[in-house]
Amino acid sequence: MSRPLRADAQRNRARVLEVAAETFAAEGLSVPVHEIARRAGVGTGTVSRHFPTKESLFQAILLGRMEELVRQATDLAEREGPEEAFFAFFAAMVGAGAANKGLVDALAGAGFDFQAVAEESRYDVMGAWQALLEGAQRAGTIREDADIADVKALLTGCIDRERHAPDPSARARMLTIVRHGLHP
Amino acid sequence: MSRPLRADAQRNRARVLEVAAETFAAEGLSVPVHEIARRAGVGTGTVSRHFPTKESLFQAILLGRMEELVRQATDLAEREGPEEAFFAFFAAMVGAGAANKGLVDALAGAGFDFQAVAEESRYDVMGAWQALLEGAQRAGTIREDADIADVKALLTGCIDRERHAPDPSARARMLTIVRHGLHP
DNA sequence: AAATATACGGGACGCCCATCCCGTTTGTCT
DNA sequence: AGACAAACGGGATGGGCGTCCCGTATATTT
Repeated sequence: MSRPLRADAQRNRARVLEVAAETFAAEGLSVPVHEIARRAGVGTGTVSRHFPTKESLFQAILLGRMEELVRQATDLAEREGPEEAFFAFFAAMVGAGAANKGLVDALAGAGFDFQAVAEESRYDVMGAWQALLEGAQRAGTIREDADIADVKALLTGCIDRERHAPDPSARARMLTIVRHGLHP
Repeated sequence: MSRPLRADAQRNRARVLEVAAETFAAEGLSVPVHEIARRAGVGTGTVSRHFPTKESLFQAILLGRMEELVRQATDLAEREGPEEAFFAFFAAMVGAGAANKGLVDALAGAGFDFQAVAEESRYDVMGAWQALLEGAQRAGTIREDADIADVKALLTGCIDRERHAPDPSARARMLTIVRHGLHP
C-alpha cells in the first residue's frame, strides 16, 4: 500500500532478521532484543520499528522457514513412498529442532504460541504434516489411531533427547524406536 | 547442630512448602515467590528465610517427592515382573508429569537443574530408573541399546502430549506406542 | 543543491521479580 | 511474669527486559 522501504531500512531489516534467526537458533528465545540489536550493529529503536514486539520478530523468522518446510514435505510426498516420506520429514524436523533452540522453545510453549503462528501463516505446515501422516496411514505403515498431536509429542521427545544428552548414535536409535512405536 | 525451630517457624515452613508444592504443580515455576507468600498468608521475608532462593524452595519440594517415587519404583520391581514394573513406573511418571507443571518445567530445563537436584539427593531416582530399565532389558522386553536418556525423552514426549492437546484416549495410546517402540 | 520525509540510535520509562533488611511481634525459658 | 532470642512482615533495593520516544542523520525527490 505505502511506498517501498528506504534502501537503508531494507538493509537493516534484513540484517536484523538474519542475526535474530542465527541467535535464536543458537541460544533460544530468551536472548534480549537489545542483544540482537547490538549484534546486528543497529540501535534498539531500529529493531522495534521493524518488529514492534519480540514476538513479531520471531514470527517473521518462522514465516521464512515455513515455506521451506512445506516445500520439503510436499516434495517428499510426491517423490517417495508414503512411509519414507513421513519418516524422512520426521527426521528432518528432528534435525531442524536439534539445530534450532528457538524453535524448540516455541514448540515447548516457552514464550510464544507456535501453533497460532503456524495457523495464521499462509503456509500450512500442519496441513502438510497431516497429509504425510494420512498417506502413511492409508499405506498401512502407521497405526490408524495415531494423530498429529501424538506425532508432535514424539518429535518433542526426540529433540529433547538430543538437546539434553548429546550422543552421536542417539538420533538414529530414537528414530527407530519411533518408527517401531508407530507401526500398526 | 543448632536448636530446633520455634513452633510457629515450623508451622510456617510446612505451610509454605505445602502451598508452594500445590502452586508450582498447578501453574509452573514461573509463579513469583511473592505470590507463594501471599497465598500461604505469610510475608515474603518468611519464605526467603526458610528458603533463601526460589531454587532452594523447589528443591525442598522435589526432595519430598523423591522418596515416594523411589519407594514406588522399588516396590514395583519386587512385586511385578520386569516388564510390568518398568511400564507401570513409566505410566506413573506420565501421570505425575501431567498433574505437575512445575515438574515439567524442571524436566524441560526451563529454570532449574532437575538433574543436579536428583543427583545430590539421597534418594537415587536415576538409579531406580536404571534398575527398572536394566531388569526389563535382561528379561528381553526392552531393546538392549535403549538408555535412560532415551526413556526420559519418551517420557517428556508423553507429558508434552497431555499438556498441549488434552484428549482422554491419548495417554493409553501414547503408552502403547512407547511400549511397541521400546520392544526389541 | 535544497527541501522533506523517512529512518536511525540509544537512552528513558515502566513493569516484574528475587533477594535483603530492619523495626515489630511472638514464642520460649527462667 | 519478665527478659531475651527468634521469627515475622513487607517495603526497599537492584537488576533485567520489552517498548517507546525524540533529537539527529541520511536517503530521496524536485
